[in-house]
Amino acid sequence: MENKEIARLLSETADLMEVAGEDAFRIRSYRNGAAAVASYPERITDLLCNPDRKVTEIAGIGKGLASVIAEICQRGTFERREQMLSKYPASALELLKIQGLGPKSIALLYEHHGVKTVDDLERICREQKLRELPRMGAKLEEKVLRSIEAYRKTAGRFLLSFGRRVADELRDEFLALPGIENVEAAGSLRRGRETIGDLDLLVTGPGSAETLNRLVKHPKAFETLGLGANKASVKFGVEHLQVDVRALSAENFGAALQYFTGSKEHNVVLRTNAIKRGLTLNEYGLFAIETNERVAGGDEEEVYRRLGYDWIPPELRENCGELEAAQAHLLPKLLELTDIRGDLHMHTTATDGKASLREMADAAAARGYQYIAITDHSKALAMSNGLDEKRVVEFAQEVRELNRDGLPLRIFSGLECDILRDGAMDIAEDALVELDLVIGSVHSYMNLEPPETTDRLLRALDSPSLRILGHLTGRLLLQRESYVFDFDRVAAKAAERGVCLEVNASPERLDLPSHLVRTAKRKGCRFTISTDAHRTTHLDNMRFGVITARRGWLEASDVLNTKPLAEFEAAIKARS
DNA sequence: GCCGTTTTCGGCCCGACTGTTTTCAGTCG
Repeated sequence: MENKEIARLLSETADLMEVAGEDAFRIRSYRNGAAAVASYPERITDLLCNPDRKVTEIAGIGKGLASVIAEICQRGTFERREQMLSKYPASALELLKIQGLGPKSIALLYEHHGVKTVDDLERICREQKLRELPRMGAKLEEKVLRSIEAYRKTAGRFLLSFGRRVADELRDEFLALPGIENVEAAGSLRRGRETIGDLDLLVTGPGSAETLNRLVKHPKAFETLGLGANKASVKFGVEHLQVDVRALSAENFGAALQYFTGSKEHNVVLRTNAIKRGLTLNEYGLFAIETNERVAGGDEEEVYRRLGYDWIPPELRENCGELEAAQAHLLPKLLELTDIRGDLHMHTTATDGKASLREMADAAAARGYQYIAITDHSKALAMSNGLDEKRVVEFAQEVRELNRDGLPLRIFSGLECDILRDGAMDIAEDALVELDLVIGSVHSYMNLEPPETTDRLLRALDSPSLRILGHLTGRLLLQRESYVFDFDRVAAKAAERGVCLEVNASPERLDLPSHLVRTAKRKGCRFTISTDAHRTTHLDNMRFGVITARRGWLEASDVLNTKPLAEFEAAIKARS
């Protein structure tokens, strides 16, 4: 039983308890417990087997949840969960995802009309039976029907890169209006999560109220969800991204930015600590509880300082140790985009890229890089016209000659070499040694049994020429899950062999995921951050890779392609 | 259900908006 699975059972039960109208604080404890279990670095099942340890060591797990967890590990479920499932069907969990309906309404709908599924809900709305229930009406029926449609369309998540584009577009439009001082995106976009659910824009300045009208009248705003004095909310673009704009006074800006950046878990801890200091924190500022005197709010840094914390970079605000580190002045000095001195993963027209080697080199030089590695595909990826041994050797020779040619930057000859099903490299070792830099990537057989995938990756790490493992989990955001393997073992061996793990900056990959970046760093791994560019404009995706690395707590010294040319070259030539 | 250098009982984060009411519950973020 994996920690994640235990956490899922706890959190689903919490949802059902909410529908059942149980005590809100008990529900919160279940949710806290689920989060604690999910983020716990060791396997809970191992903990249970060890007579010297107790599950109650974990903060947020007391006697009650400890016995629940023991029961889960023993028989895969637990009594209260079964109780809940006898009252409400598991499909009610899906109904909670429909906007406009909360646990109370779902319970009511189930009791009066037997609504169990999203399909049931849709039927009840179409038959205009929802409006018969207390405090519900025709408008809610319409809203729920729209929510169902939206839910089915996308399940409500968008790539970080898409959110960034919309945020930048609206920011530029708002800043062009008179009396606008500041436009800032908050929420999961500011934290740099790999996908976002909505977009929160904060606006200050005497003209800020006008931005609300502009938003609801925006040609791309096809539906207004709300318009008040301080907040407007629309579905934006054909993609139906929910955009919330909040008009604020400048004196609240820091507090609001802090508040709406989240995460929720981070803010809960912050507010709890505020109370311990006799202070209360909301989106308007930090106030003394007794006197109601305002002690901070205009500036985010000041809010943190008054609460006893160093300012915390938004990417770290997930309540995963950053608050404790900020109190102890031990936050890492996170990597910056400007630290990156080269891009080490890109394709050209030699395989499936859209630009020539020369065009990619010029585009990289224009971005201020000192060096790049060209890493086209190997022959196993036949549809991309991957390189065989002969072409690999020729390519290495070509790059050696080019570098004598007075190029605008140094080019390293590389290859994104397929890791075959059995873990062997797609290209023979005597050809690989001609290259400066070999990335090993999996592009096939992604549904093997986990132990087989683990062995495959471990064997690949034995290849003497391998320098980097590319997009290691294979996930495609909103499309395909990671393949399953023993990440800890692979990361440990990569660290031992001196093979870097790639943070692939392509917005639909962002692979390694940030939580695994952090795990791997703890195991002693080093990293590269690269765009996997297939055309020159893709080089600009580096920012998303850097954000992902920052969310994994990386500093410049953890990342190989922050090194100046000479140092970098020495590092990739050193064979372990 | 968890937690505790004020507490083993009594707290537990907070405000805006909506739709339905005629003073507010539910939902959302």
